[in-house]
Amino acid sequence: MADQRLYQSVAERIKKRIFDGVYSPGGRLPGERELAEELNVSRVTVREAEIALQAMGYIQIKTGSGAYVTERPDEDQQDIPSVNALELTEARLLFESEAAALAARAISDETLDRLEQLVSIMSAAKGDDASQDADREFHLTIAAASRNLAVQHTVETLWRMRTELPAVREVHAAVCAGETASERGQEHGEVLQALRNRDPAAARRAMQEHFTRLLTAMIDVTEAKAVEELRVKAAASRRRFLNSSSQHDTA
Amino acid sequence: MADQRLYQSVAERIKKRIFDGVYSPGGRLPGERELAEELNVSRVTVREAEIALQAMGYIQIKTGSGAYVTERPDEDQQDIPSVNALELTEARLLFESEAAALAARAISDETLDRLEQLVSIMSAAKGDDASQDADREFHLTIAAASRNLAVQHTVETLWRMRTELPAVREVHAAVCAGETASERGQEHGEVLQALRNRDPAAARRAMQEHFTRLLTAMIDVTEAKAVEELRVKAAASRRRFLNSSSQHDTA
DNA sequence: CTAGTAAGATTGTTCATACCAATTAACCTT
DNA sequence: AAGGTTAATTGGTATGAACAATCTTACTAG
Repeated sequence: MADQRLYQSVAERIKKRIFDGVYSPGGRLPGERELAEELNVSRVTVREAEIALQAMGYIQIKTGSGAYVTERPDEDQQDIPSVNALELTEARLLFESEAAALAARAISDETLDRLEQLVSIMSAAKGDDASQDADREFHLTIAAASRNLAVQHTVETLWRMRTELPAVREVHAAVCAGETASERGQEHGEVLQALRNRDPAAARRAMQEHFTRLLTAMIDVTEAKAVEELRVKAAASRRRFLNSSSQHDTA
Repeated sequence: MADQRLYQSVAERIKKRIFDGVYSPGGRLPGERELAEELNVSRVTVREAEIALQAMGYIQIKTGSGAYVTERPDEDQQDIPSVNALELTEARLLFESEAAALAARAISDETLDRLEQLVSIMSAAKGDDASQDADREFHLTIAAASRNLAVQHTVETLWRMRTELPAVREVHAAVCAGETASERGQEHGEVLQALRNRDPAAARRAMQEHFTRLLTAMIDVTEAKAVEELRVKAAASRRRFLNSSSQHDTA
C-alpha cells in the first residue's frame, strides 16, 4: 500500500476527488500544470496518473482542451447494484466474520505484525485519510489471510461498494465523525487479538461485534438523516405555500 | 486512427506483438530505453504506453526488473479471479449459509412454493440441464429472499464463477455424475423445511451440511483427478521413450 | 569449492525544462 | 453584430538528468 508508484497514488487521489464530487461528472478537472503544483509532483507524473485513469474509463482526455470526468461510469463496474449502507454493512458483518474465522486458521506472524501497525495507526489518527486507508488495508489483509481467493474477492467487492457508492460514503462519513479514534482502534485490536490466538470462533465473534457496533451507529445516523430530510421537505413546502400566498412566481 | 495520441499507437503496437507471440506470456519485454529507440519515440511515450497497457491488464511492470506480459490474458480485466473449485465451494458454504439464515427471517409463502417446485424437479431429473437450472434458481432465490442486495449480488457473483470458470465446471460435472437425484433433492429439501419453519439457525445449518457434503465429494473427485493426471503424464513419458527407441521423429 | 556478500550494471521512477500542436478565448476588422 | 485573426491556454512529446529497486557478477571468507 505504501510502496506503490507515485503516479498510482496520484491517480487514487484524483479518483477519490471524483467520487467525492470535487470534480463532477462531465466536468473538467484542473490542468496538468495546476494539478502538478497542487499535488507537489511533476507534470509527467500527473500525466501518467491521468493516462491510467483514462485507461480505466474514469476520465477522458481531450488534446488542447483538458481532462473530463466520464459521464457514465464504465460498464466493467456497472454491475455494482445500488445497495444502501445498512444492507452493505449487514453483508460485511456476515461475510467478513467468516473471513476472519478462516484467517485465524493459519495466519502468518508477519501478517499479524502488519495488522498491529494498522491498528496503532487507527488508534492514533482521527478520521483522516491515513486512518481510512489503514481501516481498508486491515480488512483486506484479513480477507487475504483467509487463503481463499473467492472470499478475498468477495470482501474486496464489498469494499468497492463502500467506496464507490456515494450514498454509502455519506453514511460512513457521518458515522466516522461521531466515533473516537480510541474505540475504533480497540475494536480492531480485539479482532487482532483473536487472530493472534489462532482462535477462529473468537475472531468471528470479535468481527461480528465490530460490525454490529458499526451497524447500530449507522442506524442512528440514518435515522437522524431521515429526520433532517423531513425537516428540509417541510421547510420547502412551508416556503412554497407562504410564497404562493404572498407573491406570484411564474416559475 | 490517424489523429490519436502517439502513446496510444505505441500501446497498440506493443499489444499486437503480444498477440503475435513476439512477447510470450510471462515473458519480459524490452526495456524502456531499448523500446524507445526501436520505435523511434521518447522514453516518456513508451512509459505512457506501458502504463496504459498495465491499467488494461495486459502487462505488469516491476520496478527495477522490467515489464512482463500477463500470464492469462483470456480473462483480461474480468473481475473473476481464477479460484479453484474447493475455494469457491468453501466460500459458498460460508456465505450462502448466512444468506439462508437471513432469508428465514421473512420469506414469503409464494417463494417457499417456488422452492418446493424446484426441489421436486431436482429430485426427479437426473444430472441434466433442467436439474442444473433448478439448482441455480434454488440458490439464487434464497439469496434474493435475504432481502439484502449486497448478499444477493455476492451469491450471484459466486455462481458466475462456478459457471464461467472451466476448471470449476469440470469438477462440478464430475461430482454431479457421482450423486443420485434423490439425495440431492433431499438435501435441498432440508434447507426448504428450515425456511418453512422460519428458523434461521436451522436454515444455516442445513445449508452448511449441503455444502459440506458437496465439499467432501469434491475433495474425493479432485484427488481422483490428480491421480488421473499422473497416469496421463506417465503414459506420455512411456510413449515418448518407446517411440524414441523404435522410430525416429524429426519433430 | 561453496556460501555469502559487495560492487556494478540494468531497469524502472521521477523530475525539470523546453518546444510543438490543438483548442479556446480575446480581440479586432468589417 | 458577425466573422476571422491573433494570442493565451492546455495537452503532447522529447531530452537529459538523477535516483531507487533489482539483477548480475565477481570476489572474499569459511
